[in-house]
Amino acid sequence: MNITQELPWDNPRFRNWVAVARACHVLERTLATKLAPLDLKPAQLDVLMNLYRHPGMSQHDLARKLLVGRSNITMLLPQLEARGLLRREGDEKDKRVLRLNLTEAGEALLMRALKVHMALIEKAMSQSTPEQCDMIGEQMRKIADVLKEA
Amino acid sequence: MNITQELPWDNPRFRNWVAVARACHVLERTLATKLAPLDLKPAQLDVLMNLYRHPGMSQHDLARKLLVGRSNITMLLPQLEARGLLRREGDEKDKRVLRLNLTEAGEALLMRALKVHMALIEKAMSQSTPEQCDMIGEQMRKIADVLKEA
DNA sequence: ATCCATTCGTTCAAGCATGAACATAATAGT
DNA sequence: ACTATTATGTTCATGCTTGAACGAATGGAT
Repeated sequence: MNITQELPWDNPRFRNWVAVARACHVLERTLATKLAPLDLKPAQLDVLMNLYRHPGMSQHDLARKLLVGRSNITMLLPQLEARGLLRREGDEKDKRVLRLNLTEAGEALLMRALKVHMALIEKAMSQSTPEQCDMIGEQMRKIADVLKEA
Repeated sequence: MNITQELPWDNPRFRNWVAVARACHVLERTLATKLAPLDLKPAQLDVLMNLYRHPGMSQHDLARKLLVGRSNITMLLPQLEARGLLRREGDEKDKRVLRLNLTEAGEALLMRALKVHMALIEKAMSQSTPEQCDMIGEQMRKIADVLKEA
């Protein structure tokens, strides 16, 4: 081991990952402000998106998809349910689980929010060629996989 | 405009960005747990890193670097100062600003935390070739730039 | 049948981040 | 010099997220 350990800032992998994290952070913040007129937070949009794609999901499944704790979902859903954006219905077979479904209003709001989200992502990713874009996605999926095992 | 508007999930840019966001999220959470033995949060590590690279920074500059509000810095620093990891000293010329510097202890803890951080990033980014890695960093810097203007 | 472990959802306290409102200091305009 | 504007940092209330502890329901082992 060297006396003067290599500083991370000289390491391309470090510098490049920092760029990834910053880009994520900036896009998240930007999305939050652009979503404000719809009275939606990014986390809430994530909920609506997942319920649209996976109707009848349980809260536990949703938490795992979103990479958050179960209690987070418990705190998050009542607001959306009170706004009439989704329904929570007890499962017949397993009385522990609550099945989640979007309402019409939820779907409608989701579609409006998706336009905002898509526009932002288009703006960001249109800087890359389709090949670069796909490569980035591929590498990122690998990263998520290898880290989930850690 | 089409009757059935294109769903984002069919759009490569959307899918690939989602992968980026997920990878970021997973790495952040993993870093948090790996940093727990040092009693450091990722946000606190970001502070130490920036002070190491830019000694004498003001709180405002630090907030801008970290992409957070100034009040966040105000809430964050006293803990680190109380632990003797950094000093806050009033500027002679401009009595509004506080100059921030790491202490010896702060630097020592930073070096230990950087080993953890680097190991994690190595694990993640070593899945990509150096060329892919650089390309990813380049694209992400472009994204951060174009979004900051929005 | 009866435990035992597991799973699902909830509650609660704690820690973070945010934005608005504020106080103080510096700067520019006149 | 005097005022108005801007810049820096703080305070405070609010909301989000987490993790631990809990209750209820399920499933499996004997």
